[in-house]
Amino acid sequence: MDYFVDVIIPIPLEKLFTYSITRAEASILKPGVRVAVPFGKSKIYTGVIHHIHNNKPLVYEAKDIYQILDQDPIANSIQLKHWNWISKYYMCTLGDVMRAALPSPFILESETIITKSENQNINDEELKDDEFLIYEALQNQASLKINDVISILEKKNVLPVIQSLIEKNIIWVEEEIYEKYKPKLVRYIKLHSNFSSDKELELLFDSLKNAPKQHQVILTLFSISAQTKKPIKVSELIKQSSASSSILKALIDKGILEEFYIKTDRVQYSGNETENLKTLNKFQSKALNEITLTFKKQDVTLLHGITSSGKTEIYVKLIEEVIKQGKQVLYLLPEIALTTQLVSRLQNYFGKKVAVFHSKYSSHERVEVWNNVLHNSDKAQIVLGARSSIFLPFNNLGLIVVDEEHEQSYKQFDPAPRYHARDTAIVLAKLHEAKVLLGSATPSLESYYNAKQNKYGFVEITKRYNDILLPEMELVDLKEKRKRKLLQGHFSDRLVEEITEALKGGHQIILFQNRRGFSPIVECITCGHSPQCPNCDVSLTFHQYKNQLRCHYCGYHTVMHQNCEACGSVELDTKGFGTEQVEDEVKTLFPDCTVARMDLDTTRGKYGYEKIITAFEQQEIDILVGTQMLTKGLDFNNVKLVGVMNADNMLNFPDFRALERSFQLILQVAGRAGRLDKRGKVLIQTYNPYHKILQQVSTNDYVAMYNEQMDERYNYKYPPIYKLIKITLKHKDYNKVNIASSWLTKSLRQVFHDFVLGPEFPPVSRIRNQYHKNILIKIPQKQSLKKTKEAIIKINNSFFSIKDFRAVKVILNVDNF
DNA sequence: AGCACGCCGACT
DNA sequence: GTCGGCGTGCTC
Repeated sequence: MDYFVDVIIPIPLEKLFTYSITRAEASILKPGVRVAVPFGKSKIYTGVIHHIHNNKPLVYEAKDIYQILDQDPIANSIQLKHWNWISKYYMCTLGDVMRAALPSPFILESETIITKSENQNINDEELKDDEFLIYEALQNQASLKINDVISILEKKNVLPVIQSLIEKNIIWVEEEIYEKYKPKLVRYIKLHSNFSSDKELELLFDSLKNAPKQHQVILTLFSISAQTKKPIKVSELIKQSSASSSILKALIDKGILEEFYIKTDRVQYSGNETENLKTLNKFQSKALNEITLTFKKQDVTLLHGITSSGKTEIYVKLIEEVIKQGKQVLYLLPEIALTTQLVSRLQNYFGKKVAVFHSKYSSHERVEVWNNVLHNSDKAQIVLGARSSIFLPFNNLGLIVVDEEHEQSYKQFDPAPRYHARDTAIVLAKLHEAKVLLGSATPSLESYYNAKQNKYGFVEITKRYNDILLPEMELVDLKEKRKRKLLQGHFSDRLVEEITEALKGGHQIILFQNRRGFSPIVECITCGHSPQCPNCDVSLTFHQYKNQLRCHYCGYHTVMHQNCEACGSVELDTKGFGTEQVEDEVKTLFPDCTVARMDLDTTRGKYGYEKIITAFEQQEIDILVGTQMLTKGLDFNNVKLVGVMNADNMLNFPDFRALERSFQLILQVAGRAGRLDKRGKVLIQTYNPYHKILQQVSTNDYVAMYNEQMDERYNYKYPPIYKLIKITLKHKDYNKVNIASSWLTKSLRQVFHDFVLGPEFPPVSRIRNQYHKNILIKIPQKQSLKKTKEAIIKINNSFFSIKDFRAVKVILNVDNF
């Protein structure tokens, strides 16, 4: 009997690929094991085994696998099922899911290595110039890579040259596979075993009489090992003995010291569990009891607890229970909230059991977390992670906590798989028969709706921890202030007053400026021209700190010009206002206080974010100006005042969720105020103080907001009442996008009729030199999602069978909100 | 997605 | 004449 494996390859192709294996291989291979397989003419890819079978492919000859990369599966059967669900639900290929799920070092790639051939009876004159250059290079170095050849020959198309050299039997090529992951090895040092007796030691010290430095090193080594039983790191010895590495090397060369390596985890927590679990107040315990109760009947429960009601303590109690049963816990957080604050809080409770999975970690660090989870290691009983941690190889999951459940950053937009971590986590939990707790102070409408429909359990906390009062909200009418000339830049007299007072009281202030749609652009006062991105249809935004103009879509940047490009005028005006402007104005209005700014620009780098947070916590900063980032689960004790610079740009955002988001956003920032004993104050500046959402915000009335928004969603056919699938077409040719998208819309209308919207150009219709056009499909609740997707795929296939459309990229985005 | 093959214009 | 452009088709 013949044996075959069907393999998932990390490329966006629908199919699995079948390879032939031997009987012996069939007996050791399992689904989830990685294999290296030849693919196409020369490439070798990493594939994950989907299943093993005996069905010989009929129309082609299956190739053999190239190499087996794992002894044991790196992904378990639950994961493979989970991947399958993701690929079906979010309409992408298994390969896409695999690429997103596995840490990149697991996905090996091959590289062509060129070496010179054995028999070198070469006649130089037979060689062309290019060929000779390669031949010559190989006399000096053992091997070349394709990229080396490209740089030697200074041209791109080098394959014909290589081909011809192979034919002339001068070179030899092979594919080399790199195992990208290397465990981190730490160099340790010990005394050579030759010197274990006192007598030998005496002789040793005698021999070092004339080498005082080396003598000193040995003494230090002794004193360190007297203090600790642990192995001694080379770095530690060097530091403590203040010796140079060459002295150490001399000792090693003499055979007095011996070096050895130990594999270490890059991600380490070196503290101990210090803090005991806080006792819950009566509201928290009541909520905890209710959650436990709902978990008896339901798999998912929504916890609606207003800001500072102490949701984290409840999570901790639940986690503790699950850990006791020996099960794993996943604690999901929006990327940005994964700060040291929360991490250290959990580590204080659970010590080394907490692992963190974060996009700012290097891929090697991720591999370590992956392996710890896979082997159910003690070090990863609790995983604290951003959305991608739903891909970790849990084998015994008991609970998933989705904190800040309403956060839109749980949805991945690009590239595929365009999954929503909250929803995907619920499916994962189902596969593990685990429970899910969704937590938020401002739940998303869809989760609240699901709770109302009894799909989820529902638990509420309406009191803040320690009975702190909710901050006092005040709406400031900018229109009126402007009329009465009470505006200084973007600051109303009220805001200035409150800031002054807070500063006087030694308190801190947060100023919130939503950046979306309000980036500063440059405009010429004379001709009205404003610099545009050459690749995208947007104005460039002005970045003062680098004196640069930048495109937020493609990253294009240039220096800010002194003169208008169009008319040469020097009168340029910067319009719009972002955090930078606010920061500048604060500096002029309050020259004596320290200001810091927190936005994408100032938080780049691994610790950029944390530095600002810590400085603010330490009260080195009086006023912090920032964007959405400020809203995410940060607790500052000394903040008295929160100012929302301009609420209108959020409210007016052209999106069906704009109002829901504004409500969530403003309440979240407001929650930063007055977390300790003093009552905080929130000032919201707006041109529409009578806007219903702002009224609902200022009375903290979630239910009113929910009811009103749900009416809108119902009337205008939006989620959670209807499901949405967005189709985006991209191509560099404007006309092609137009023709292709109207063809596609027409075909979709034949099936879905009025539930197809568009095609429409998005607000920025050209990005990276590609024109975009969107089609939206609304799916009523009674319509089968599965059938709908099948129909879309079918239409999509006929779309691609038209050769004119084949170059158009089509992106399917399920639940694009 | 890559990558090869193949057919066309613009350079040595 | 070659080099490199991109349209087309295929990958077990």
